[in-house]
Amino acid sequence: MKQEVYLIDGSAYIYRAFHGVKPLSNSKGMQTNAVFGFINILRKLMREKNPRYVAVAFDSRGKVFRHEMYSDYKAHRPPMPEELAVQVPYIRDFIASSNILSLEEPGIEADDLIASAARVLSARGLQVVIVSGDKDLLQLVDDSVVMWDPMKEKVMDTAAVEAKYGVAIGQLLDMFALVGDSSDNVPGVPGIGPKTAEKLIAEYQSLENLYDRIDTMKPSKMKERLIENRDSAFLSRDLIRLKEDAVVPEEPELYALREGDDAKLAELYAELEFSSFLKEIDTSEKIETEKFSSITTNAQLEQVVQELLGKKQVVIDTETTSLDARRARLVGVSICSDLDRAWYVPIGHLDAEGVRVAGQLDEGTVKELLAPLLLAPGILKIGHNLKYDYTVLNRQWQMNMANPLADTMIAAHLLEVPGRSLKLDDLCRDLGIRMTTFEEVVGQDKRDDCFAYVDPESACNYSCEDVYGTLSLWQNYHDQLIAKRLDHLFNELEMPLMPILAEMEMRGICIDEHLLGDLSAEFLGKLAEIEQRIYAVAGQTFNINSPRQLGQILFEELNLPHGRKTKTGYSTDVKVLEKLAPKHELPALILEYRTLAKLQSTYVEKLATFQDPESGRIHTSFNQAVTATGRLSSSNPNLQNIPIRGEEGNRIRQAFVPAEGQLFVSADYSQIDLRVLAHYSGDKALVDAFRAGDDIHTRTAAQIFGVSPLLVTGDMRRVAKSINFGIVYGMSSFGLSGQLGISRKEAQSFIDKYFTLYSGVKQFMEDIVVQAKEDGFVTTLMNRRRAVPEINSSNRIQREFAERTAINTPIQGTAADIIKLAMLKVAAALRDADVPATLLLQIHDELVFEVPEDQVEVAKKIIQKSMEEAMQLDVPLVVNVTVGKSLAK
DNA sequence: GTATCCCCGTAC
DNA sequence: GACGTACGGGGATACT
Repeated sequence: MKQEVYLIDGSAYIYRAFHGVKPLSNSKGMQTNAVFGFINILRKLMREKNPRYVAVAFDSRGKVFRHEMYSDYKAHRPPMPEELAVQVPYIRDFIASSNILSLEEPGIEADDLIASAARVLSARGLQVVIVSGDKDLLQLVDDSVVMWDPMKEKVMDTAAVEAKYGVAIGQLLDMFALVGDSSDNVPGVPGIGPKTAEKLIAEYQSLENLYDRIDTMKPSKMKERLIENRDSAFLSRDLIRLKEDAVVPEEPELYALREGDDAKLAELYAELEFSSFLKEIDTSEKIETEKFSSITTNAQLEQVVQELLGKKQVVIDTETTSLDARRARLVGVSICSDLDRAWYVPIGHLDAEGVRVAGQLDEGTVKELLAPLLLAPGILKIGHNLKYDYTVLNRQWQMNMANPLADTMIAAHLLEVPGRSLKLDDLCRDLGIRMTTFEEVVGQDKRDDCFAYVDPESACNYSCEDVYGTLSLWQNYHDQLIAKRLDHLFNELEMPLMPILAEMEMRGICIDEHLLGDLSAEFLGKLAEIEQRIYAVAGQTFNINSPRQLGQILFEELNLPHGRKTKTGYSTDVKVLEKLAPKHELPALILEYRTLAKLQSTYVEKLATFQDPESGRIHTSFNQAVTATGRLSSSNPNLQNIPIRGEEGNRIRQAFVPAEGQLFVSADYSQIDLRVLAHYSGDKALVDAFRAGDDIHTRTAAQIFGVSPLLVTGDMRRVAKSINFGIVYGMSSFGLSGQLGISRKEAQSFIDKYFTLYSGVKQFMEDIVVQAKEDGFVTTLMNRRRAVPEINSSNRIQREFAERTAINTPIQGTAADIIKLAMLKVAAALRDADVPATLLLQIHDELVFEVPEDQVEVAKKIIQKSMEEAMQLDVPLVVNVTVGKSLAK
């Protein structure tokens, strides 16, 4: 293997960091985002590539030699913005303090310095990696030069370049010359784009050839353009061609990366207030690889397992051939119990020919030997994203890891701020642990099952690092969970739930693809018909899916009154269109089209693509570490937002069917959010309503309108329902007026009336906001917490948003706690009663089961009872149960 | 051309 | 700005 040298396009990344990183400044008010972004790019390089030779090239200030060739070169470029210019010295300081070679020369651009360095270094036998995203540098790619863009994580070698541009590497320059470059103001041949240029160069091979034979070309506009712009084409090529004879250091050792000056870097980070970087200086420990060993004989494994059986916890990580746990085959397993030793058991490594590598343990034997460990009820099984490993072991070994379990990803989700990356490497970095990345270990291999081809030694190091890192995290989180009194939530709710979610995912749900096929044909027919009518009414064709084009037609051509505006133009959402519907035929048609198109693209067409060929069923992912409130989320596909309203929604639900001989049993909590609110607020009127078992919306309506419940009309109930929902979300009069299509004043009077009647609710809302301002977080009944730092913000919009969050999260989050608890209780009760009902879906306040027909009655009772008794509130929890041959009503 | 933002709409 | 939590399709935009 040749030594690699990384040549970084410094100037380009300064701009990219400036534009790509959100505004950031230190307390002195200096913008720091470009420095931050730039340092991050360098750190990513260091982390992922661990380079030995590095240099960063910068553009020279002022005019460069290309201006002499072409005075308009880069003429459209505005000067560097002041906010960026002040950051550049800090970037240079960072490079200097890090002891990275910096390349710079008056009159020469960064690209040319890179070209020159690439030439001398590849001549010295080094493999050159250009770190850039600029296509102009691709002309340098050859057998010993590749390009890598850390933002795109893609390596461009000659094959990749030729595949992307459709011409040989040597022809790239000629092709670019024809296209030109608007950002550098390189003219090219006007009217020739990448596609045309590709065709021309593929046909004529070079610019010279093209112009030599231009007379043979058929007359066309393109030919005229080519002839007219002959000089421009050749000038463009000269402009784009990089200078390879600039003066750069030739001795590779001058590019060697030396230890950075931590003192200077610390000073720099302190001034810029990059506390996370500051923290890492000198604390970043490389894991000592001598702690890691591969297990290559049964006796060794037996001995290790024997030792671990005496411990109270073990960390496990599986290495497999796929990110999809249901398809994954095992390649190896790593285990550890403390930070002194970690072991890797290679099982399914293959050589380049796809032949199983010698010296690995037999999978059946590994399974037998590990079983006592993984099934031990007295040993805590720790992992990161443990549901994945649980599923793999279930599928491959028909073995279910036994409680107690601990997932560091879920722990992180409970403890860290919302939106934080929960990837193992990212979390470990905070502890100062540097991990080998997946890319580093698999290299350029892009195959799905690439890990199988990693040599067992590298895999051992990588996998052992993972269990080592996971254990480090756990030691940290374990204490934090206790300190924040989140250990009960974690140990008694979230972790026991994990295997249930894994079972739900593995079980999947059956769809009738023929029904979906019929539906698709029908919807497509209707859509085509509505589309034609829309074009007829509009008097032109346009893209109906484009809010912009639609807005143009509705509000500028038809001059219909526009409603609110969005950042990019007129709003064309359902509220606006409904208002216009009486005035014109078009908005009504658009509404019809939108509904159908949404259902068609998101559900009818999409669902069938998720059908597993093996099971014929759809296997969603239930994500336990995503939402800010503690709800689950569902993806690939999302089965928590299957349409339910309207005839079409029902048709889609009909396509979800139980297995042969079984029925769906669906159980949903009635008004769980409002019941939680009643409990929290202790509001007398609300509590009484639920204790009396009244229809809550009707009762609210009766009170607001001051009539007997018997005299409540549909409209009155609708108003009350909107208010009840709005309360839970912290709605304003503005929101309610929009929802109900009434004036703000009317809406406000409804809200006032509501709060007079339900003063306890008002009090609760005020109290929770005060509490949140004090604590900086809010909690649910099971003590799940969510930080709301913006609640003390001086920005009113941010603060009000945080206030609504503070009101909504305890309610939504407690409802999530309750149904999660119910899932545990239902599963246990069904198991105890030996009723073979399986949970398929959780949709926030609803559980859907698949039950053999003859067991439906007993299952119904158990499900309802378990759910209603899941948690004891001051008001009863009520569950409605329905049975069906599909999810349709 | 590709990644990302924005709008929109489905669910609870 | 205006009602909370999600996921995802598709167009427009931004960057190359």
